[in-house]
Parts: sequence; structure tokens; C-alpha cells
Amino acid sequence: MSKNKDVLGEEQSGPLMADVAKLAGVAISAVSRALANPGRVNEKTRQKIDAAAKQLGYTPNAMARGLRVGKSNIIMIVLPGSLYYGASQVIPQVLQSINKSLIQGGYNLMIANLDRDEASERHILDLAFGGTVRGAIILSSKLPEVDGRSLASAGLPIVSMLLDMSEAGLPSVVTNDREAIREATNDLIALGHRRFLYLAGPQENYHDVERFAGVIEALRGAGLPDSVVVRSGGRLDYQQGFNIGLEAADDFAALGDKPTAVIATSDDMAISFMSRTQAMGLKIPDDLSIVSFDGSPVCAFCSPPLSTIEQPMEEMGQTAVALLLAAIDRTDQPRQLRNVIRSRLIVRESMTTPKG
Amino acid sequence: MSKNKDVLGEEQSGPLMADVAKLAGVAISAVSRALANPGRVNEKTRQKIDAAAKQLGYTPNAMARGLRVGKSNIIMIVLPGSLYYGASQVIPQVLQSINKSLIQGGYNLMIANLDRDEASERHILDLAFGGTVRGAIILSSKLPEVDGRSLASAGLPIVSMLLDMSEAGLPSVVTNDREAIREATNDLIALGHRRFLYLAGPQENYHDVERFAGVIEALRGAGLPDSVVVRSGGRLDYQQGFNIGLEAADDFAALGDKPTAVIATSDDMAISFMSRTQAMGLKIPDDLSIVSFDGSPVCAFCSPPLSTIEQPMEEMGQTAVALLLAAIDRTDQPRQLRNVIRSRLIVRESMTTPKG
DNA sequence: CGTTTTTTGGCAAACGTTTGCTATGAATCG
DNA sequence: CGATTCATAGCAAACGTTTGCCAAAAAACG
Repeated sequence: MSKNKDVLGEEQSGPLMADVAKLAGVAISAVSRALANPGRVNEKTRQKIDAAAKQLGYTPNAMARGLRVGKSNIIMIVLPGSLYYGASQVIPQVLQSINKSLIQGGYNLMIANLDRDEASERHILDLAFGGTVRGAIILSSKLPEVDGRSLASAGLPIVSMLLDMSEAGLPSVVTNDREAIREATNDLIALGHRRFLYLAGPQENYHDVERFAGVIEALRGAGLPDSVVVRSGGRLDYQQGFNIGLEAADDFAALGDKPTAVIATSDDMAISFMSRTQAMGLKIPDDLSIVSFDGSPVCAFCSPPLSTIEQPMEEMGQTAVALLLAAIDRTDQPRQLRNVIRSRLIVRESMTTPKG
Repeated sequence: MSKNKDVLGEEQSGPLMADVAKLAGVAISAVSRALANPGRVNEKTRQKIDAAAKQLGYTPNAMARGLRVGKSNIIMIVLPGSLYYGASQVIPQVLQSINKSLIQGGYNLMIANLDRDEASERHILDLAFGGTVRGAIILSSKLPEVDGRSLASAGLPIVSMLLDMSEAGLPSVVTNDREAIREATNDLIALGHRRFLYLAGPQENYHDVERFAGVIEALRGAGLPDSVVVRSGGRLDYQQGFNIGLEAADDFAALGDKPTAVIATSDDMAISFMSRTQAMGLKIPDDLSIVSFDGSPVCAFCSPPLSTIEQPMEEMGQTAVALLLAAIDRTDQPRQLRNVIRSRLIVRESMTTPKG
């Protein structure tokens, strides 16, 4: 029964199944079945129960249910420490898309930050081992692991997004970083460019490795030596994108045989790079073509509008959720661990033929 | 006891309190007390229990605890439908800041989207009435309300952020929109500007009302008639910021007596407005000064770099969480419902004296 | 050393559901 | 019409904690 004491200061709890049962004149178990498993109860009683529930404004207690069935309906998304603060809307888009898909599947989204400190790892592990969450989507390359407990062995379905972790056995949803950059580079080559500047993300980072490989593939495909591309950056994290671009602009200024095209691995880099080189007097795209990665909406309004590679976040989020829910329902082993959603290059005015 | 069957296909559940109790040679209740309420148990037994727990890798089940104590440790943040997709990092910053503060307080963050559809309202209400969440931070001006149930009457502590809902009785954390815009306008006036274009957000929106009021206040303070400011926009949502800016640029082009300064209520508007007017041949800031709102990091790299009003999101998030936790702990009624965190204007090159 | 107080730890009853089992009556069958 | 199935609904036992209450032991006191 609702133990709503109506006493000031007492925690009020809403109506319980028992209240609904009494009002409908049935047993608690009938209410439970009517609400969750309508086939298991007579249509007439079901209606009585539904009416009673509605009249009381009954909402089942999620924790009691979760405890009983031994499962929660919460999914956590593990975000790397500070992926924020740039121009890209990747994180909000991911959250939006994932949350939408999850809710359709009856799940809720909890966010967890994985920082460098042990406390955040421990916290995530508590969430996993404490039964709070039912599955995880991770956007980080490292799985939390603290004294014996490890996310990988928590018995939780996990899906990786953005980063390919299929080699670690995790279903992954990624875009075709390498291929997309290869094609963008091909476009630049086709325009006549022969010397390139590559703005790198953090060394060893999956995205940087893949994207740089894309550049090299394109060059080799065109019979150009690897030496025609100069790497800049690589010392900072992606979240420092703007700073990478600024440093790269200085590197560029010091360069002897100047590249005519820039391939940036994030829009942030491209934007700040462009800003500083323009301040130095360079004309873009006449002196320098630029293409970058992330598809930030603001690129359309840069001067000149910036060509960028857009990842279909909506679709990637949907796919990640679909994989996760499939893993939860243990329907079967996933056909393939690595799921690629193709990006597309949005061509704008920052690319043209080299003026030489 | 852990009913880990070691049978393929069986759900494995971790060690339970009972397992820890057995290993430590004490009763379950002792374990519970040792872990949660260390003062209530002898130091020596506490150590024994701690050791046993660590050895087994024990993590308490959050749902069982939640059910028993009748409280969850999850806070939900209610985000409006699609606040996303611009240049501003407000949402990610809010999430980051709030989550960090919550975790320090022992809480977790769940995200909920409030769309126009009834389903999303129902979903949020289920979260509230189903005991899943313990409190809510809302970034939306409207509280969900569906057949009898309303968030306001869920008995949940709620804090509003960004929007002032103190009149509805909700503790609110806002910035000094009006004052900040007033001061920015004053700066423009001091520079010599006498005719203004105001890029509006959605009509009736709290932010738009406040910010426009700030413009008017500044004008009156300087003895200028309200008529020196032309309003543009107001037909679209903030998330359509880029489009507002484009439309406003067209409006501007059609204007007879041209303003010399633009006050934009979001960076998105300012950026796209600037882009289009520059394409029309206008020089910024020589022909037109611009100042906007949001403090998007990318503004520093626009050409010219854009003056913008930056909201201290970190601090706002912390304050919102502090208010919420205080409300949960019912320490006392909040001293004041409306909590203002001051924004600051970042002056960049988009503002100068009018050339006339 | 007897009495009172304090510390400590165990027992068992919650918390609000779900679900296996069982009992009832209705329906079907031969 | 008796025997068998079937649909329906109730009982009560879980799920894994926390916590009020009590008893035993230890400490403090006179």
C-alpha cells in the first residue's frame, strides 16, 4: 500500500501495485502480469487493472523491478576525459542519436567520464559491477581496470564507437577514416597538388594512424613519394585542436619548399591554422588548399567555406545501439565486429587548383 | 551467496554480501555496516571485512540498495529536443561540469530529452515517478505533464539552468543576460555607434526577452530612442542559429538607413551573418561591428575574430548541482531562487568605431 | 565485585516488484 | 456425462541490500 503518510517532512512514495490491485479487486500478481505481460491475463480484468492504474497515476518502481529481474535498463556511455571544447558537434550528436535509439528500445542513457585518474575508473567499474548498467558504449580506447576488476570482464555487453576496437574483440562502429582521407587526398592530387602538409592528431591515436595511412595510400596510388607530405602536430590531444592548428601554422611559415595543400585531421586544427596563415598574408585557397575532418557545421561559414569530411553520426549511433541491444539479447554472435559507416566529403571553396 | 553457476549461458552475478560475510566469518549485517557505516563496527572486524571484500572483488548492488533505502543516486538532466548543432559548446560543457560535480557528490547523471511529442514527456515522468531518479536539472522552459502526472508534483527536487524559472518556484542558475548585453551595447555606444541591428532568438524566449531588454536599457541610458535598433530574426529556434544569421543578412541588405553595429543573441547567428554580409562586400568591423553571445571557442578564429559574451559554464554547472544536492538533503530552503553567475565579454576585433 | 552503560554483532523484517507453482473453474473431448 | 485439458488468478518466495531491535560481551562506574 502507498505509505504516503501525508506528514510534513516524510518522503512521499507514489501508489504501489498493491494499491492498484486493491482498487481493481485483484491480486498483486495479476496487476504485474496485466501491465507487463498482457497476454497472460483476461482481457476484462486487464482493462479493470489498466483503469485502476491510470486512475491512481501508478508508475512501476524501476529499482524493485530491476532487482527482481536482475537486470537494469540503463546503458552507460563512456566518454574520454575532455573531448569537448572545439567547433565540432560530434559529442552532442552522438549523445542525441544514441539516446534516441536507446529510448526506443526501452533503455536509458547514463554518462560516465573516463579521466586519467583512478577514481573515474573505479567509478565506472562500480557502475558495471554494481548492476547499475546493462551495457556500455565506449568512446575511449582504454577499458577501465582497477585492482582485479576490469570492464572487459564485467560480463557486460560493450560496443566501441568511433575507435576501432575489433581487435580487442569488441564490436565497433567506425567510419572509413582511411578511405575518406584517401579520397580527399586523391581529389587534391587531381587538382594538381604535389606537396602536402598533414596536421596530425596525437601520435599512435587510431584516427591519426588511419588518416595518415589514407594520405600515404593516395600518394602511392598516384606514384608520389611519401616525402611530399610533411607532418605537423602530433604533440597534443585532439581536444587541443585549435592549438595544434596554430603551431602548425608556425611550422608552415618556417617551411622551405611550401606545400600547396593541407590535410587536417580535425576541423579545429583547420580553422585555427587557416586563421593564422591568413593573418600571415596567405590567400586561401589560392595559396593553399585545405580539407579537414569532422563535418562541423560552422565550416560552411568560414572564409573561405571549409571542405570537411562529415561522419554520419546519426547512423553511427543507431548502429552502435543496435549492436549493443543485439548483444544484450544474445540473439547471436555479431556477424562482424567492425562496422563501417561511410563518411562523405563536403566540398567547399577551400580547395582549388594550386596557383603555381 | 554468489549463485554463479559457471554454466554456459547462465547470467553470472558477482559476489554478494553473503559471500563476503562468509569469508570474513561475520553476519551479513556486519558487512553492510562495515562498508557503509564504518563507525558502527569494530575496527578489527572492519579490516577483516574490507580484506574479504577486496579479495572477492565485491561491489554492492546499487538497485538492491536503492530499493531498500527508497532512494536512487541518479540525477537526470532534461535537455530540450534539439539544442544541438551549432558552434557553441554549451551543452557539452554543461554536461561535463554537471557530471563532474555530481560524481563528487556520489551521484550519477542520466540524460533525458524533452521533445515536442508526448512520448518523451511520458518517458521523463516515468523516470521521475518510477523512482529511477532522485532529482532533475532542467534546461527546458516547460515541465513535462501528461494525464495527471506532472514533473512539478513528482516530489523531486528540480533545478533550472540557463533559463530563469524562479517565478515558477524553481531554483534557477542563470547568467546576467540582460546586464551583459547592456554592457556590450554600452561599449558599442561608447565607440560611437548610433544605429543597431539586433539578431533575435525565438519570440517570447527568456533569453531573447532579457537580451533585448539589455539593448533597450543601454540605449535609454545613453538617451537614444528605441527606434535606433532594428530587430531581425525571431522566427526560428536558437538551434537554427545559422539560418537566422543568413536571413538577417538579407534583411540587412534590404535596409535603408544601415545600422553600423550588430548585436547577435548567439554566436551561430553572428557567424553566418558575418559570412554572408562579407560575401556581399561588407568589411567587418569597418562597415559593421559585431558582438554576440555564447562564447564559442571558434569565435577566436573567425575573420575577424568575433567579440562574444562567454557564460561561465563550469561555475554554472557546479552551482546548479550544489543547489540540487542541497534541496535533496533538505538542509533548508534555498536563500534565493535566482542565482546569477556573471558572464564576461571577450573583446575581439569585430568591434571598432564606425567609419562614418 | 555488582551494577550500569557502551560497543558490537546477529536476526529478521522490510523495500516493491516478478514469477514458479498451485488451485479453481471453464471448456473440450471421447 | 466423466475425464482431460486449458485459461485465469492467487500465494508466496525470491531479488540483495539496509536497519530496528535485541542480546551478549566489554567497559565503566560506584
